Amino acid sequence: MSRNILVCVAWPYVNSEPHLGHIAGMNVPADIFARYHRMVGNRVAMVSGSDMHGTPTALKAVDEGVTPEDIAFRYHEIWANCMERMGFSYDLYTHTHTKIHEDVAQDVLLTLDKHGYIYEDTQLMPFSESEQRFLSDRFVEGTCPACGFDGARGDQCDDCGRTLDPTDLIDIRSIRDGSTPVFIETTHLMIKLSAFQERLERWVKTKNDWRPNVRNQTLGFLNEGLHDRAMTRDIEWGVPVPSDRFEGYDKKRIYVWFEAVIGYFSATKAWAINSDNEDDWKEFWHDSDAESYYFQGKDNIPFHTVLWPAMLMGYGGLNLPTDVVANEYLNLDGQGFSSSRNWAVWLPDYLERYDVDPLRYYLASIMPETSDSDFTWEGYLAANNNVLVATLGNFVHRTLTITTRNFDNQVPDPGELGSQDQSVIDACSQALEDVSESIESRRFRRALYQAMELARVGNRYLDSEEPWRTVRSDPEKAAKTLWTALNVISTLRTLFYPFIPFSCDKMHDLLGFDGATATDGWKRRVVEPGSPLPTPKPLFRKLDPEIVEQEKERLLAQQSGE
RNA sequence: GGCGAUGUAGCUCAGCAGGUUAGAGCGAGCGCUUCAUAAGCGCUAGGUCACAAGUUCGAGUCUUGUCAUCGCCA
Repeated sequence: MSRNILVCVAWPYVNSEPHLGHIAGMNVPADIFARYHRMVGNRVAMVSGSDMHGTPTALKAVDEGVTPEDIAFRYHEIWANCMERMGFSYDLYTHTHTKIHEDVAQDVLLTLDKHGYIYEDTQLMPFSESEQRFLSDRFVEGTCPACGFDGARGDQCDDCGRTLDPTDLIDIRSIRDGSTPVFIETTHLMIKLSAFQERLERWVKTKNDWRPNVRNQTLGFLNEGLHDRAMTRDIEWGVPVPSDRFEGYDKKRIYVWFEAVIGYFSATKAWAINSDNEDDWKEFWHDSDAESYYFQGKDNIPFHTVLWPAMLMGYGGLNLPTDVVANEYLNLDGQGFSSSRNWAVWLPDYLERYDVDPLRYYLASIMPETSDSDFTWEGYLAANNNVLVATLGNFVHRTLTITTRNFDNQVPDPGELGSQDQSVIDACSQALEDVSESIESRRFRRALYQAMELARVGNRYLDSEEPWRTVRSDPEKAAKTLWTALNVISTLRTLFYPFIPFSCDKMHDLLGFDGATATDGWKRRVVEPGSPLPTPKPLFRKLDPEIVEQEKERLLAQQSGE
């Protein structure tokens, strides 16, 4: 029975190029999950795109003296290009500065309003007279009323950790030009989150398969009680508030926290319009047994487990998240990635010099599923040379080399299998089950390990059967061994496809298969005796250990401004 | 300050309905093999399971407290 699986990936702010920290916990697992489900035969829509209206984007534009559009589109192009080159199999990778997104976001707002969940309220906000604009919390600083620290920001004092409101600050000033802002009363639309408290609690309590930190953090968040929240703000970059319903909002925009998550919905609609049937999105959002998975960073959990579900409940008739798969962070050599300090391995840079699959493999193997993890070039080198090349690549290559040289570039005919051979074939079936179960339960590191285990089984099998010897002493036995080993390759090709698709396409070709791995199903495709085999080529490149030092120097150089 | 997650061999992690000598992969040492990108296979060494107290006949595995890291909230 085919399932409908919606794969939602976090929407990145487009104020910098993508780096490894951005993709390790979100795009990588989402793509593994999506590819697996397509192979199984489920209907998948994987969507995301750039969050164009984030504050960081608008600020960078101010800094550079260009328009927010300039910044947003510049980086969106880079992101979209990197997503494609990484093989992230989006059904649609779009952005939030589109007509359809605007329409859908406004429709969500209007529908929530129609259902009685929107009201107006006023608040005092600091306003810069010199810049003629409102200053958000982070753009004012002053003296903390609690500890007297002079560099406290509008939302928090970095010295004593106390949370602040801009009106609390003594000697408040703009962080941008030092001028003293005035407080002006401003009106905003509020969403009545408090109305969803009980429904959300009941819903979350049914989610026993969520990761502990996702579930517990959500319950904790709900436990504190939901507060209504402003969903418009004083800024001119963003989705406009529908003017035929709300007056006086022409200088205001829908708050990005509210609008960006709607991207999951608008992107699915946009994808459907581009596909054969423009109603296809309904299978994912209306069918009651459709599933939806949201791949996020740990900082984003309540937005996806509370705020977005509340919006969906208020809208009515749309599916709530099946799971919010939140990962922790990836660090770089012990320190957090930092765009501003230029402490990052940038994706466009990486892609100029290295292959995609080793990165996909390494990132999946250290995926920050339960705690922050660390990218190091030593680790990258080891994963490539000692595992991908030595264990997987070597197994494939040695099998194909012996076979093609001794059996006239054809798949040998095994006849009746021996018990050793049969147990290896059984191990293939077992691996398919194990990896499947792990991916289904969103345990990706474990799935990857289980897949690699089959390559180890294959290597041990070859060592014990010694086909390079029996090919002379007992060719019939060698034929059984090698046919079996070829079937292991066929299985590895399937098992690894969600993780390292480019290499699996190579395995597919090396086995002389027609068609494509992606459409062969989640099963061992039997290797047919007598079918031709091309000349084998190594799957992976062994890397020179010197790259470790080179890359470290490169990082330091880039940090000090090249 | 409150909440949550994490803290197990050099590295990445399993183990946690409490029960014999705490496991795997990589790395290290030794040996075997030579089909293979000197890859593979086997063996060995390596751990006060963050720390302290408690429950129990018995605790990485439960309770409490402390510390550290990261995130969230106030």
